[in-house]
Amino acid sequence: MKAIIDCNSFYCSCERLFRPELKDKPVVVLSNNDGCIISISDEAKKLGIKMASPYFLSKPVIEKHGIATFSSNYNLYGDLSRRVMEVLRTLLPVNSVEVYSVDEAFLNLGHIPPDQLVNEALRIRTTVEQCTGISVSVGVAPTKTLAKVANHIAKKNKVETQCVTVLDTDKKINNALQQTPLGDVWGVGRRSALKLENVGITDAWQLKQMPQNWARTHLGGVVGVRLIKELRGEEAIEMDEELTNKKMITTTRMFGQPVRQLCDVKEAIATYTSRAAEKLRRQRSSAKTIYVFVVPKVQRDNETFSHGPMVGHHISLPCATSVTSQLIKHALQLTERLFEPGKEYKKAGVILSGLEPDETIQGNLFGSHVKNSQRFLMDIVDNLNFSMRNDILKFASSGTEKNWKMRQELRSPRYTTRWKELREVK
DNA sequence: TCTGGGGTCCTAGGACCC
DNA sequence: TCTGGGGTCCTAGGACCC
Repeated sequence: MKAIIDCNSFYCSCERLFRPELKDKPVVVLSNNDGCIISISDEAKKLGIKMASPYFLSKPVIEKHGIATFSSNYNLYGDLSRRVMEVLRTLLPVNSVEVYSVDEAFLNLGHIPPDQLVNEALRIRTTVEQCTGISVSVGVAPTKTLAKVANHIAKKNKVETQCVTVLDTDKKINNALQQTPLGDVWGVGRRSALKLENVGITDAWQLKQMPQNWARTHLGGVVGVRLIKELRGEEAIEMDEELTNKKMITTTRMFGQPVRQLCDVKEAIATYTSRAAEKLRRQRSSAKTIYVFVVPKVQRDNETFSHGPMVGHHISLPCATSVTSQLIKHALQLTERLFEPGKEYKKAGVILSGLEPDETIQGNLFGSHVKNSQRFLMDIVDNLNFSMRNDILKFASSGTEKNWKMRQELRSPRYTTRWKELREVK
């Protein structure tokens, strides 16, 4: 059996941890740039706040009810996420925990006798809560996809389920699938849901009855087949326990306000490139391809929002590197090619791909024989930035003014990762 | 005025190889 | 005049996830 463990309103729970007076009070957390609402406590949900909705649309409701509102504080959430995962690892055999996202992990419960699954799930839930202060929900079922369904049900009825749902018989599984709308199935997005509704399928149980060949032609090929198998209880998505390195690394942000000057865009790109290069070195890899993109401001009608057309260029480096200065040099050349005077830009970003582990970088016959020669220097920069504070050392091209920087007006202190911002107890 | 950021996997099609 | 068959690798774009 597999389990998925999912933190309840994770970002809101993190904020509440250091603001106990907000327990049982409505709380929301905003995306970068204070643009969207990306975490909602149950109390705020009851007041009608919708997930991923724009902040400015909900502002009247937020003010009316005095909903506590925070900008996102990723230093805090990242640290608490790490703690939750560590507790899980202590509770389970080696290699039974697959960290799936910042607030979710799949667990392999193959070692638990069937009649003890409920107790084990409850034990995991309470231990995580005791050790970290973060409340979680647990869904248990024969496959990952069914475990996700179970988790949904646990979350929907927190009181009756005690945040734990185990689907261990066909009857329970079918019952659960019948009350699961298509869009709530893991792997069914808006597009597929629409397609399915057009042929008269509206819930997960009906989807389970579809022939695999139909899924192969109409539901994304092998992806669709896997989905149907998983719903039928056949394991088609396996556990992936080992820590795998990323295959691409992206850093992108909306600007705090639209930007018109080439120099501002270049500063932003240099800053994002530095950040991406740090991530790259942290997993001890180098990148062969660098892609830079910008998003010009678009005229919008009030009905729908769509991300503007992004325009980008990429270059392939003769030899993979993780040295910030080299990556910045190429990124800035790309930026100059992309920038059009007179236009306003809302967003920009850098994508590093073609990643290779540092030990196995392919040399280049015509290039310098010293691979990644400045790596040593970069290690020193990383260490200083890590131990002192972010960006105590940085490249001049990243700028100092940063008038493109994102808004984060409501961020809480980084209680657990900055000495200066430690919680004080009087 | 104000709508996130960072990923993954898959497929089709082109270029190229023997 | 005739122009195969089987394969790999790469990339762009689509769909999806949290």
